[in-house]
Amino acid sequence: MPQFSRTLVTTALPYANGPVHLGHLAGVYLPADLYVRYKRLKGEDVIHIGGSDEHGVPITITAEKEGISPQDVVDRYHRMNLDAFTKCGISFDYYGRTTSAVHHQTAKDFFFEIERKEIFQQKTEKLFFDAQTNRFLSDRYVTGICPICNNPEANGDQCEQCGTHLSPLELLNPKSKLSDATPELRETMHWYFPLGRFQQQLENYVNLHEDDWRSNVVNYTRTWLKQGLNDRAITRDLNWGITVPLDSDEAVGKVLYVWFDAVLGYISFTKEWATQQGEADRWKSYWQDPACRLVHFIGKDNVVFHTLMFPAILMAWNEAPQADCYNLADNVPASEFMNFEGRKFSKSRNYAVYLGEFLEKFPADTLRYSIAMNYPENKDTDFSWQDFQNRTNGELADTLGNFIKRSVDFTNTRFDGMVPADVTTDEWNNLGIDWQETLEQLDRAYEGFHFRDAASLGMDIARAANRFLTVSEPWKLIKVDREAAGRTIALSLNLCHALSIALYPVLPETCQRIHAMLGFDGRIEDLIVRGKSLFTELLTPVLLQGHKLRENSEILFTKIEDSAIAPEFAKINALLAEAEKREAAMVENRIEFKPVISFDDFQKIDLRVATVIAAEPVKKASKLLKLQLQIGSVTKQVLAGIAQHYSAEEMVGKNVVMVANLAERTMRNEVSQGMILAVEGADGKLFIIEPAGDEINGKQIQ
RNA sequence: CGUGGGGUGGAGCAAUUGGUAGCUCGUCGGGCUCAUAACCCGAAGGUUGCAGGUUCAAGUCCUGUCCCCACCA
Repeated sequence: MPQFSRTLVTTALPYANGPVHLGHLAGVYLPADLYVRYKRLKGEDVIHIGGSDEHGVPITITAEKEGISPQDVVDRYHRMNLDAFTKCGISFDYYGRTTSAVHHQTAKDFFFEIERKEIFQQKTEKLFFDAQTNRFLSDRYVTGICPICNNPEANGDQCEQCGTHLSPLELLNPKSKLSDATPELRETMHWYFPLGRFQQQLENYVNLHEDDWRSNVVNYTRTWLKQGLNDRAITRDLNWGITVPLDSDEAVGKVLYVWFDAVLGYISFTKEWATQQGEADRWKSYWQDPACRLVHFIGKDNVVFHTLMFPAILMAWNEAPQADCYNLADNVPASEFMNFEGRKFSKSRNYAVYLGEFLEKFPADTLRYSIAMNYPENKDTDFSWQDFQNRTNGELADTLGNFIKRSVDFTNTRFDGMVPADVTTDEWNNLGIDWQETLEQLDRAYEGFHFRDAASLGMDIARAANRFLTVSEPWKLIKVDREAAGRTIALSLNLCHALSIALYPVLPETCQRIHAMLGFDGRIEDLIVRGKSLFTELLTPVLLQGHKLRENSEILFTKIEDSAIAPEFAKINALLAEAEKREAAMVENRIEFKPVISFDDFQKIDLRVATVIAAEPVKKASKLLKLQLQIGSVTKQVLAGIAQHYSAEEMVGKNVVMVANLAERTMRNEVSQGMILAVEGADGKLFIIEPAGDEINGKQIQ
């Protein structure tokens, strides 16, 4: 295990085509922030780099739909997401955008370098092109009939109904999702990155980390490696993105594919950060000094981009290096997903709670706590309003907030707002809390990315603190032994201080308020000293006798009334009802085949071409026509429920398809000796099957 | 079909390499009154999806089976 002296934390770049929701926060940004804040408080050198992913097709489509430019789209969502993150206390050291000049240059540098080494391959292939919108269509923008199950709405990459993986070329009757037009095949040339070239290196890389990476990360990655790595296109035909930095004609109209572009943003933004710090070269000490630990926080959907593709890009750069080599990620703590009220968050269905929206209603720390306690570390978890209310009221307000307040209030009313005594180390160590052990547990929790543990460790202290205060009963004690009461309250106050440190990564704003309530002026962050851990303050009492608290106490967490979350339930129900309706409509459109029958079964049906020789309405039966059918030399009478669609007169002379061996049945006192075939169109309109041909009367249909 | 992840007291979750099945909430009973009707103590409640197997010992390992969920921007 190498000893790192610095840490570079990156978070997946949110796509600037929509607002981030709680699922993103839970899987990526909050855990990263907890980790980074923890390390900062420990006095370590750590930076958190993130930013907006601002290229790609969907953005251009949004722009077109709204009649604005792609730049307008990304401007909007970049600002919106950065604002939401800031409100949530996600403390980026730098939050960049892939549209920046520095990033474009970085990406081009990488392209150039890999092109120079002749690693890329150029391939020409036929892709669907939508002439109406003038775009080449990526797989998921093509829809058509699934060749396997006939689902009419199969996607170009996969049929949702039968799960088959498809190529767009396999679809029957392909349509562009952008315009409904039938796309044409056109030749186009693209640069490909030969991932397979790095197969062995990548396998070694993963093997090296099989013990310290999460099993889900290793598994996802190995699944890919087992299948063998294919060439991957790194360019696309598009006019929004980073142009291929070559002068040749073939580079015209090509941009770098987002998967190549976006991950390099981590590097670009670190450069921008360094420049902003006034030390333009400092980014190198994070990317190119092996003493720096690189950690990518992502969701599980992003694993292979960070364990295979990005490393492969860096390996390509590092090969026969002319410049300094890049570090590969030391860890990739990919989260599972957080669901919302039992279902997946879904941007397209608008089934989501957006971060900015949430923070307009409830304080950031309540969200941070709830989400930290439900961090999807090993498996998918669930965010529910009920759970959020319970945790906020029962844990944050009742357990934590109330403890702080009762300690401070008691001091203010009985001890003039001053810490009444010094606390000895013995007393501090006899609270039933093993501080040394707590410190180690906190360290294991944060360093191992176990954020639920980290948050509950803090709350455990609050619970122990309540226990201590209730059991020592200073309100009784003060009547007989003021000094003894003072000692217990001094302990309580020091517990408050300990809580403000221990919970700081999870509840930065709240802890700052505790800090202030305890009579400290500055910011907690201002106490940070490089190389010295603030958490060691847990080991000894910090508040000394005579320390003056701020005069007034405050309620740290307002309880969430049922009425405050009731509208959220209403909203969900409305959304679900809407989704259900849509899904019901889908089911209706879906073609459900009857169970398979054998050929022999089919042969049992005697289908004949019959000619209508006479027709008349049936009395008291508005839907029935009585037909006399000629089948060769035989005449049969059939009652057909077509009176509302065909008149008796127009039926005469028609050829129809008849089931000739159907058991007889009597309706309205008339015998029906078979049935004729018809198909029901929209609105229940019937169309008779009319076989056309010469001399086919009486012939069997098969 | 395939691959991956799951099924633990009413709910949500924990259980390092197999070794007394824990926690939070809820329920019930009690205590306290400093505090946000809060806090503290106690109790009830699980044959760990089902069926086999390995073992001195299985939630944990093996086999089979049933059910749930996710699956490439």
